[in-house]
Amino acid sequence: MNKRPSIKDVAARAGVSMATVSRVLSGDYPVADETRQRVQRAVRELDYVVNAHARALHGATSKVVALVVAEVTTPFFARIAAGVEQQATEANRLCLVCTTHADPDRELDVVRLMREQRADAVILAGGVVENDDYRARMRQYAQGLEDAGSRLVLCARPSLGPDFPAITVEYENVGGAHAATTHLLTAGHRDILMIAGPAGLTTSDQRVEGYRTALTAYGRPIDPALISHGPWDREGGYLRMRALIAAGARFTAVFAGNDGVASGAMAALREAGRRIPEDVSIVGYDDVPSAVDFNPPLTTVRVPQEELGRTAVKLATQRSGEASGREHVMLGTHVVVRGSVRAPAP
Amino acid sequence: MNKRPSIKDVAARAGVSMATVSRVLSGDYPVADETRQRVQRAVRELDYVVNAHARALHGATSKVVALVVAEVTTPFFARIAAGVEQQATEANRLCLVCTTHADPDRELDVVRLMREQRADAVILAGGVVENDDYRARMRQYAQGLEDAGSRLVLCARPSLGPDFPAITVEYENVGGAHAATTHLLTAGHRDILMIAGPAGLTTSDQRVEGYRTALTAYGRPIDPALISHGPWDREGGYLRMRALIAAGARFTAVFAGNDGVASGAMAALREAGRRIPEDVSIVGYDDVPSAVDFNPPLTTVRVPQEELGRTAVKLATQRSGEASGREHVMLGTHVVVRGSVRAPAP
DNA sequence: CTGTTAGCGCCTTCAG
DNA sequence: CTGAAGGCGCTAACAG
Repeated sequence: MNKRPSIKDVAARAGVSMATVSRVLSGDYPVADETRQRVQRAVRELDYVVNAHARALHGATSKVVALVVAEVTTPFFARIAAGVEQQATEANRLCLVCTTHADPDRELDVVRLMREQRADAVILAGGVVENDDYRARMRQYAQGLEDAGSRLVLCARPSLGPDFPAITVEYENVGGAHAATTHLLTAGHRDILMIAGPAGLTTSDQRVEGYRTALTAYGRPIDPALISHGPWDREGGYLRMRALIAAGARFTAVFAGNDGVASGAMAALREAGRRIPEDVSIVGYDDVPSAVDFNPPLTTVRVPQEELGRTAVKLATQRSGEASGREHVMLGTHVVVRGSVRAPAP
Repeated sequence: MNKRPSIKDVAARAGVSMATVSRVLSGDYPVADETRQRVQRAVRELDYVVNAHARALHGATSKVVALVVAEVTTPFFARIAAGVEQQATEANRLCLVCTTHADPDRELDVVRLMREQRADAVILAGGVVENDDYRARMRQYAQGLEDAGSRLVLCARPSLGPDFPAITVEYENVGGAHAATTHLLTAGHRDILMIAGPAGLTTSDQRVEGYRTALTAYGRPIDPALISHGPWDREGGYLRMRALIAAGARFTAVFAGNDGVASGAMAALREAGRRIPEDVSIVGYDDVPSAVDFNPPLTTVRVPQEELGRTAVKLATQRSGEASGREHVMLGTHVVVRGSVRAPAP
């Protein structure tokens, strides 16, 4: 195994100084054509590649953006990741992906690692429990990352205010829920069950809020018994829907906190002999790719995940001069109408 | 904005030398307890973090593993990524994710970037068109990465032979297809349509091979007219199934090259008025999470994606001494029986 | 246009 | 147990 060549070896072989090699490598510097050729040939012959670390040791930054999420398997995060990766590539950056499993300790570790790496952007994505502890943590991260020359980006979660030193990219979460609920209301439904996510989680709470404002705007009262909080995966949707049916809850439509919940709820409804959409209408949230395969295809709310990821990187990597580092962007959502909603039986 | 502190600042504050700070930081070196305390306090007060690049400049490696895939959005790759990320974290490594969009040029770029990064493992995952060009490319990567001190891992794709300097982690792809086809045969089906992926792609070809061997083992002839090659996403499945139905193809069961194809094929069948599984049985491949939401739930082949990713990292990061760097692991697959197969109508 | 000379921040001998 | 000194590979002044 040959030891990997350094710029010095290239210089020797090309018969020039290290500085010259460095110059032709970086490109943006006048070098005689003939010299350039010689260097390039030496590079090729030695199969030389720069050492990114040595290079990064100089400038403050390191050409990598980091994405920090709770999990990578869910379609929601996978698509944010896709957007981040795309735009990172476009911005000539590498993309680091880390998971926290929603564990603050792990999150702290990860952010420290990112500081060590001098990543030029750290994107924290996904809903959170927005308590004092959270705010304190974020403030700490912002400080540490800024010192390390990185930009902090809050993605798919609420802004921490215009004074907080972070870029925020969120989506019309309340608005989407409002629209989804209104979609059911205008179809004629009045008793709408909401199977939400865990109470306190921003993503879920905002969707509940949209549900409430829509009902209120329609002159309907809010019935707390019709709002269920809990784990928002398929199983959570299944179990809670089954329990609600067993408890004799009265409703003609369901607003599921996300498509996973919708999937489970639909299974439970079917088991109980309720047909969709003849007996019960249902709307989901997120528009996961498989929503189209549901039975029937699920009407749901489209969230621009890739766009969220892309925008996060775009804002974070634009030249620092013309950016405040506190931009705040809100991306739109909209209802995708498929086959799971119908007017209630008279 | 404070300039980030260096080890020198910590040393000054703690009233010791840089060497001492370095020692307490790395941990594995005798340092007087009192001194250690002082240093640690200085670290805390300054909120100091090491510079990963300066550190990497020394050792050959850099504590990152890189995953290179065609896309990140498909559940198949997302789950491999999850496995890689998990095990990387466990092995105290960072996880870099890059996509190539199946473009060899882009792939070349990415591998070069990984060499620059001195990643200690580069995992190329997913099926490929295994031609001479591919083999030559891989040989080139292997060479370059070895020189850079990295390990090359081929994941979820065929080995390039025991002499090829790479770790390989694949799964029983032919076997899974064989089992899936046999599952249909034993249910009584004789005319089984195979909607495969693109011809030449290893993943798809192996599945076709399993289909063939199963039929042959059952004493059935292979009817080329029943094998369709093409894009293996939902749309590809939909369009081809629709065309096949229109062309009057005769079959009682379908083996879809993957679950996406199965999803599209099911939609086309339903549109044509064929009930599943009463009129037509269908088996997919991959067992994507949403397979359970299909109508009916899809019988399919489980591929251990997380395990593939985890194993790749595990093998690549085990201490070099006790590893040849040419390990070859084959992980199993199995049929997951759900509701999409039934005996053919008599 | 090109070469020389300092570091970047850290680790690692080698001496105390 | 601790400190001083050299160098990892590269870039960025500063001279020629």
